[in-house]
Amino acid sequence: MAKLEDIAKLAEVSPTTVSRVINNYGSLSEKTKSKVFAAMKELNYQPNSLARSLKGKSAKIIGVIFPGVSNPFFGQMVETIENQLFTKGYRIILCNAGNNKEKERAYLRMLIANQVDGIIAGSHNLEIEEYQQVGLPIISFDRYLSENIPIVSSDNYQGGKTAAEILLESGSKNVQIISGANRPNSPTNKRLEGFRKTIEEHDLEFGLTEIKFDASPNIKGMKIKEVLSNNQVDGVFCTDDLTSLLVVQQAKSLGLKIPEDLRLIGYDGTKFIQEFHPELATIEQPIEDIVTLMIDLLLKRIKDPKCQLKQNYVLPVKAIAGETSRRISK
Amino acid sequence: MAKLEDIAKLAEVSPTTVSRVINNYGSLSEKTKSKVFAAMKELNYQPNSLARSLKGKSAKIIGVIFPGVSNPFFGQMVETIENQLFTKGYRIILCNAGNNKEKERAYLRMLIANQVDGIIAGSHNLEIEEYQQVGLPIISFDRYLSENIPIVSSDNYQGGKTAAEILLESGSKNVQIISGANRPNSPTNKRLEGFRKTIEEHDLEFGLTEIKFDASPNIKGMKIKEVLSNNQVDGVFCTDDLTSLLVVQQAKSLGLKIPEDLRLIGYDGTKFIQEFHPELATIEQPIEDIVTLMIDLLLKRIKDPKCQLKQNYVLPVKAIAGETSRRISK
DNA sequence: ATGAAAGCGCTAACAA
DNA sequence: TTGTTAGCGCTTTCAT
Repeated sequence: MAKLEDIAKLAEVSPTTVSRVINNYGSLSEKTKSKVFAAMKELNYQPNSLARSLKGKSAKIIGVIFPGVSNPFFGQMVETIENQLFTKGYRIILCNAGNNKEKERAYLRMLIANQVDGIIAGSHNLEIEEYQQVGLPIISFDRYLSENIPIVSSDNYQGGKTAAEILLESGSKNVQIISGANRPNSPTNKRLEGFRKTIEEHDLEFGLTEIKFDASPNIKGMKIKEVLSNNQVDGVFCTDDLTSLLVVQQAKSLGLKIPEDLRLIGYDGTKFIQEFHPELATIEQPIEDIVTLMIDLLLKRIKDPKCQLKQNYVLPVKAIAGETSRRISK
Repeated sequence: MAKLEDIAKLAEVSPTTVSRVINNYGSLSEKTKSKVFAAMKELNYQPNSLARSLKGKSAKIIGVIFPGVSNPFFGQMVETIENQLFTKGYRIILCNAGNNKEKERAYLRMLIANQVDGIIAGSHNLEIEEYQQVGLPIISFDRYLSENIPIVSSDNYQGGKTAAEILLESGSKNVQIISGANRPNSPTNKRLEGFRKTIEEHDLEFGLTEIKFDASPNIKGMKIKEVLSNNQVDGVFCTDDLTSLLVVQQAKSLGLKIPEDLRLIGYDGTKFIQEFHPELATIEQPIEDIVTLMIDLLLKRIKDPKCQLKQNYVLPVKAIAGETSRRISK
């Protein structure tokens, strides 16, 4: 692998000069420039970014921590992050933390050791004290991590309200919310609160079923079946679209017709769901905007580590109509 | 950020000694070790991996190039890669090449500059001459990239055969294959060949519909509708499961019942599809094994860059039964 | 068992 | 406009 010094020799200039043309810095004569460029071409030269970073230049790498990209929601989010960051000259180290605290900790340490410029985290392992003392710019998606780490999220509260309104509007009287287990401090609890508020305003009640986020789809399916068969449920709000898919499955196996017998609305509204399951009503999170904002905030912090940022940034959601929440005339 | 020298001062030893305890190298007294460890704890020390790599140590980073992780298949594959690599002490830089040659080229250059230890590539942009001259270990998933780059893939030929057999077995006479556009040199063409072989052995014919891989789902849906409505199709093999989902959609909108009027089988068999769409018959690629093999080969090449590897490694597929290919009694 | 010193490939004062 | 030189933080001979 050719190094800067080789170029210098071939072009018959000093290493400094080569460095200058690479970084387009200081004043160079055209002649020198072309000589150096020629040499670079000839040796197929690539500057060693490790050495540059060691000299204080940033490595232009962002650590991205999410539960896992096999989930279409996080897949789309990570893909969006990668795309936007690429155009700004950054690359990403992908960390699938799963539900594994140890792994997340290990990654955090590693990211520090690798001198990444910043971190975007949307993992589900809370209570990682390490986040407090990472001396690095961090932005979080939809999770509380630590005092001074800004959280960007969709308007969970409004999303919950809207979901409830749509179910009521569709003619449901006996509604149920199926959500991941309640996590203290997590903004996603607001989905539940918004939902509750609206239902109560209508003097109705609702059932709450919590299913651990990391339960297998089979387990989830079983619990859903229980809920659907034991109660007179005629409307369900799932706090994510994949769970909606399971509800559709179970409803079918129980002979419940959607939307005739049961109305259903989910949350997330990924491109995947909208394209491959347009029948599903859902609350769409503005992924593109969320990512844009997170990156914007992160780059601000990178430029100026002590710049003041708010703790919470909330972006509006959008209701996506779908056959599963169609109003039923009685 | 504390550095090695700070530890040395605090522990009252030389930088060399600290380095030795970090790398567990040479002979150290217990006393010295514990002093150094204590100092490391106290200063919350993380060795700077940039500096280490610069000194010849590998950075333990692998570049991973795929079309995009928002597709559940690539999502699962990338997640699996990340998981397995993590346990071996490697991290990944994620590159979503999309269908953008320029981006893929840029990433390739970047990965070289970043001194990654190797690359796993499964992108769809062929004819990237650059792959030939990357002086780095590379393993490819299911794509021909260059002469000496090993390709790992599922048994596409057998997969195509099995799909055809299942459709025939299910009672279909007028079958159709819906696939991404034919790419020269791509092993996935074998799916088509295997399918053709079996159909012809039964003295039947089949229709072929090619839809560009990167077409939007709406466009794809439109073409599928055409196919389903113009011909007397009663059996469809989609070379990926997402396209199957679209066929289900269109069949429904045309009033075609599956499997009564139309049998359907897909390809890929991700966990996502198996869990959330168990009704879909499909040919499952052994993602876990594919990844294990790719990583195994890659690490071999990393250890010994001139070790000889075969050009092709083919792993067996598995037919996943599903309601959509159920045999219909006439 | 420990330390001194050189150097990985690059950048950035400071000189000329 | 160009070159000399001193490190960035770490590893690793070679001494002691």
